[in-house]
Amino acid sequence: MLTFLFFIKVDRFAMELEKSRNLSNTIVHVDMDAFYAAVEMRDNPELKDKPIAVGSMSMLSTSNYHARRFGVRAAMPGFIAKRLCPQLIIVPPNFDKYRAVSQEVKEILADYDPDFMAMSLDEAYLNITKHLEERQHWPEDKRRYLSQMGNSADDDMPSKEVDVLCEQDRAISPLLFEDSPPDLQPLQGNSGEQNNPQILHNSVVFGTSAEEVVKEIRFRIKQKTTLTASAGIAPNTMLAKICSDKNKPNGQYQVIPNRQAVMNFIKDLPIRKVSGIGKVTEKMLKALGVVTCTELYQQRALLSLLFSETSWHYFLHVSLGLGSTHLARDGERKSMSIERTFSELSKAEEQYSLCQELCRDLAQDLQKEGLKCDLRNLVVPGDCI
DNA sequence: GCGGATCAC
DNA sequence: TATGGTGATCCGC
Repeated sequence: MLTFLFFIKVDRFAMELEKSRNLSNTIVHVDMDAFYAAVEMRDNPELKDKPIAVGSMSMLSTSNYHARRFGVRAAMPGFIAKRLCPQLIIVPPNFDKYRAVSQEVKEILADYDPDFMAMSLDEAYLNITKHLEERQHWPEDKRRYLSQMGNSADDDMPSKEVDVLCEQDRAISPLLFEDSPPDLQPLQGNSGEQNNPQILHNSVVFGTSAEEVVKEIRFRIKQKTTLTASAGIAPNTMLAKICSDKNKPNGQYQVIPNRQAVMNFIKDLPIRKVSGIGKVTEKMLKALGVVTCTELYQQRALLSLLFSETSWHYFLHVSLGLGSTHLARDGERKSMSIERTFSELSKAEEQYSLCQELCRDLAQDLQKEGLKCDLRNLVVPGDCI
């Protein structure tokens, strides 16, 4: 009887959520494949066909797919990875280079959503709803791109129209641009086609659907950086993120925007796949017999008793396949911090000087961002240890 | 309001 | 030899 009452409360909320379900946005999650490792392989042919990881003996940031076959994963200590795969090559990270490549990708993304949200150097969310509307009236030429045709299998070329303007040119110039290639621009009109020799290459036209837009984005990323990206398309960020993983690497997946498709997609989905549900929550829910989203929904009344309001509200969102339909504006930084792992055996004096060092470094970081920080005020209290 | 726990990357 | 660093949020006190 008591359970029944809780079902009433929870289900009333679930009905409200259902009423407010919004399927009118098209959210895309773009995720570069094995980003750091891919950049290193691109710039050092020696590394091709070899298992590599980027990081150090104590921590790896990412590994290429070759290395993953040995069980080498991101966030794994390098020395462990070496045991799994003795031939593994560990490359120290070049963050400046990754930032530069990331910038190139971002310039492309901005064409589809000027307010896109970058989550890191290799991941971003886009809301392409507006772009899709405008695109419906675009002439073909505005959706046409030069194709380099350098590499063999391009599995995700636009499904329809692939125009081959000049078949022979393939052999002459496999790469259109050699150094510092300009971003590929859509070919404007057809006036220049006779004059401009570049236009004698193959061209590709992308359609007007969301899938075609995302193929176009991935195509342009590949052309500009020689790197592949995967992407997910869905009516909200939660689903888009999961989708981008589905056909990784170099693939994409869409959950079409109707309720049944969403529920189908969610049905057997392990809750751990959902961003926001980590190791600890997974374990807690597993102890309650909850592994999939369906089970998460079935246990909704119990969860409303065991968890905080924000938590069970969140769980209910997840189990109904709901998520953000707009991208939160990238606000200002709220905090700046510094931390370092040190051995347990450090003496008190060592800890004290470490503390001072941390303060100095943090002060420097603050100044770098132009934030006020008076170094003279940086006094570490003696009893801070 | 603060510190611990959790999470993502 | 060796298991990171940063920012954000939530929750219980």
